Amino acid sequence: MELDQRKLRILQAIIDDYILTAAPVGSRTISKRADFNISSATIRNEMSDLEEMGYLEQPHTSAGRVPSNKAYRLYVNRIMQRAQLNDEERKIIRSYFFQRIDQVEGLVRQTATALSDITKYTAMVLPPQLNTVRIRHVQIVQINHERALLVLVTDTGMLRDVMLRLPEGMSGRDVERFSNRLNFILKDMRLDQLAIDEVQLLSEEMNEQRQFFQTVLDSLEQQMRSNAQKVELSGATNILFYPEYNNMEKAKSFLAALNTEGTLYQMLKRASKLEFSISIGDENEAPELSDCSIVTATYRMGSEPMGSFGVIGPTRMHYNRMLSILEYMRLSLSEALAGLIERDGDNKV
Amino acid sequence: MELDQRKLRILQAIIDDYILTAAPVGSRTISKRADFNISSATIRNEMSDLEEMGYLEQPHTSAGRVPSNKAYRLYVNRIMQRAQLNDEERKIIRSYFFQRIDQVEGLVRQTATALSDITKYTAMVLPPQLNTVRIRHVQIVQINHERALLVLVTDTGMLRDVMLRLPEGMSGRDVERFSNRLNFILKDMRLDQLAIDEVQLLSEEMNEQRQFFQTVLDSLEQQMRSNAQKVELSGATNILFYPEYNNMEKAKSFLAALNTEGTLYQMLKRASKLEFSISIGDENEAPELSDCSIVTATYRMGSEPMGSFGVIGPTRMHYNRMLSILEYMRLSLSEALAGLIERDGDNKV
DNA sequence: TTTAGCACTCGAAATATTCGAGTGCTAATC
DNA sequence: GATTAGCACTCGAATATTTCGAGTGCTAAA
Repeated sequence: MELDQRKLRILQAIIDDYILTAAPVGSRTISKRADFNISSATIRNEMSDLEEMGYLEQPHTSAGRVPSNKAYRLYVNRIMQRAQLNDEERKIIRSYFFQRIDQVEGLVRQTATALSDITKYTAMVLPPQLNTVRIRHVQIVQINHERALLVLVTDTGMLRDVMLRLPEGMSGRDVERFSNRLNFILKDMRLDQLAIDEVQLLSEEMNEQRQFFQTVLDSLEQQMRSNAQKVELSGATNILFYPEYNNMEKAKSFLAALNTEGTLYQMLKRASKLEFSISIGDENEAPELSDCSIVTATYRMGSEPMGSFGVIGPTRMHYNRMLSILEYMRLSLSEALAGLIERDGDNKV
Repeated sequence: MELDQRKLRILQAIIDDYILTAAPVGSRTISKRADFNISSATIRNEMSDLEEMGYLEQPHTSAGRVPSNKAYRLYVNRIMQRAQLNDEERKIIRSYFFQRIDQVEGLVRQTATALSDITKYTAMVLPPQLNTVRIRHVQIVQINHERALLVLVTDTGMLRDVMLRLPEGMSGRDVERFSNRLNFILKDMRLDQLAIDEVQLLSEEMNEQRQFFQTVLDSLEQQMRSNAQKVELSGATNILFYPEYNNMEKAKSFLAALNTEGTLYQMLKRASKLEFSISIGDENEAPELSDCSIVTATYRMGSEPMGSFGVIGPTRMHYNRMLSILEYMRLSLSEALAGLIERDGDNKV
């Protein structure tokens, strides 16, 4: 059977209606629409065909039809047209980024809030995976005789700290000297290269403190790794407002899936390789999310992808609207990020 | 009417049963209990009295009885006996604090996780309100020609940072000098006294950079204030497993209340003035939480209260168990905190 | 190929029925 | 006077029944 122009139009009408109402769509609903001049009987025949082709499903004999995941996929790939945001909407999005935000963490959080506020879905943001970031400054501040805090400032203005246990018998003077030496060695080093030979080589110079140096590097690296895997979530409970989650079991399992360590991180990490990604129903890796859809976009700094962000909601999602929102928002986000970080040009002090 | 011994025993039995089953308790259930030798008819009479006194409520004529908030209050104040944790339970609690945690934020998070895991309620932790903390070290690290990061290390090993916009024409040399001067002035200062006269006086010395100094202090102070108001939550969705929240509307409004900025913070802040606090139903300030109960404990460092933490769950809460768990856990927490911070004795380097 | 017409289907909502846990009251008993 | 066996009564939860109508598929005519 062929998927001709009319079938496509009907399918689109059904999907549009279903996305709006979440109720099975009947033949009459479609035939009544002003832009169709076809009787409901004809629509019925077409619908029957569409069902046979796997694009529609019938919850029960005497109900209307519901789009299948295959239909959403077709819709996304071939039917849907990009929605235009109007000025009002753009303004609202921008307004979230207007306020004074001066740390990356704050920007990430604000983005998540904006996205979930605007879309009414659950928003998630993978923070910038700044692995090419360079170390601007390292300092060890002694806290007491056995502890010290290693503070690291990157050229993007981000801060990392690691609590250190000092080797016995290390004096305040030693710590200071060590700190200076460490700063000299690590300065301008890329964060993802701490484990590399060159550094090891340099460490040769540190003779007696060699062991300690190694420990410091190790804990630093470990901290970097673990810290990066957080995903900022917002509006997790928005899902409760959609009728398909108006049932405790589903709601519970959805919320549980969000709380599962790593799931979202994995997804967003993978999505960072694409400009946009749309994953519908059981296309999702996580089986708990097999009746959700996820739409993401990747944001950049300059030409380099920094991370991705997106929404997660019911499969009857406003796909086209999401793409427009994400597209616009990633501009705002990239801009804000660039404004925050400003690595280019005059960053040599 | 008088609340004699027998009435108390019956009330306790009803409460115990209700806490366990969440179902209205009938007279027979009580009279069948081995330790009662009273017929159900007698129990009925007593129950009728208890209802008249406001300790019991009847969902409808032919149902059993449910304890009222007044009953829980009585239970907490007069009836309940402290539960003893067994070794197994203590071990489990301790195990959460065994792993290497070396930052206050991590400790706070871990405490919340432990508490919600163990109790199956929603856990919340107010991070240490370290307002008597002293500044150990301040440094300004320049990021580019117009931005710099102020990094502040406290004597508790906590880090705070503020992004600064440099005044025009301030050279790298200037920044360095300013940084040193700032460190000299602020070192050993208490965080909650940044706005105080003495500091203002000292700032006199800073002649041309006076204005900038003021700006720095302001942003620092503002950051301190805003940063402290976060409450660590864990297990927010645990509530969904209790039958009283097996209804979307209630679940939604509960989750919404948790997300409302400030509600929990206010509560915990207030609770920090007491060793333990129990707030039942509409004793809660927030009307959205008027069918929850909240049990909190305050943890200390030395003799000084640092913050409070606790659980929020249905009014039929295991009050005595909660108190025991919180009591034990605040020991672990206080210890871990002290181990982390170690301000006493040899902290002069 | 389209469509009017009609019998048919089936779930949702409304209504009725059954069931039993639990009550309150009374009268007998301790 | 306090306790209790006994019994009629209550009322919601669970289950069954009915009603209703949106929607279907099929047929025959246009």
